[in-house]
Amino acid sequence: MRFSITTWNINSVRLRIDQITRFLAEQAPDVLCLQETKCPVDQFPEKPIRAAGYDHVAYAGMKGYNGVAILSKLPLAEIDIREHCGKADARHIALRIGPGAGEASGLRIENFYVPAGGDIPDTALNPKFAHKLQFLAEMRAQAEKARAGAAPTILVGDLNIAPLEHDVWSHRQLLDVVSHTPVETATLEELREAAGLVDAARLLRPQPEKIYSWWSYRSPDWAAADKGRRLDHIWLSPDLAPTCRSVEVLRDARGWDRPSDHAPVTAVLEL
DNA sequence: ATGGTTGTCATACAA
Repeated sequence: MRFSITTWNINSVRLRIDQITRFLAEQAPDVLCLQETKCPVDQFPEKPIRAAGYDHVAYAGMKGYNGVAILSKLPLAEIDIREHCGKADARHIALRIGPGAGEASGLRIENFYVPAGGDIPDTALNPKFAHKLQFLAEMRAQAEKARAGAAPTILVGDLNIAPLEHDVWSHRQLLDVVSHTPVETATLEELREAAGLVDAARLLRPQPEKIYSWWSYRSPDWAAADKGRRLDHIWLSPDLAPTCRSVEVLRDARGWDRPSDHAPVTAVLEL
């Protein structure tokens, strides 16, 4: 069966609910994983999402910040909202695709929103950067443990790191910029390898192709300047990697009216 | 070297 999954940092699920339903109508992935919903759970806009044919939803949220959600056409099971670094800050939701979903049954999905890390790449001067590295360390410890379980796994999310040289518009100019510093890129690559997961985008589209999923709001003409970074990722367990047929960034969505600063990233698998 | 924009929640703060 064809199975598609999208990750998208939406930067407010309530403000951009019409963009979400447009995306679901036009692209119709089986599963849409959102980050930065910025929405308390009692205000999550379930109705228009269900009306779009996504009857199975799971989400974690809080007032003002963070928040992750998984919207699915297929049944969900074992929904698990995880805490990290001693904070209940709605940055991670894990689940399985439920029984009755054909070949997708039992697929494990992990949706992460990794802390951005502030402006100064120094753990002594910037507690937010220390939090980011601590969060990554916990992700790694957990992923290494889960590896033994060996369920087919898709890990997605806004990982807030562009790990490779061609994941940013200028490797040299971003080496001191949080999201592309050597400590972050090395930590993320080591974490991915320790987890035994494959970077789906680079499996199909190796360097030196430039791939971006985020463009700053602060750029007056983001499309012409094209100073992007690949912060949003889809990782696959080794059993799933050979089934991956495509990974695409829907750059058009960055140009929609009042857009998120992130574009959706979609992987298609043939299970 | 600096400031540039956006969202939430109401005044800074995070990104």
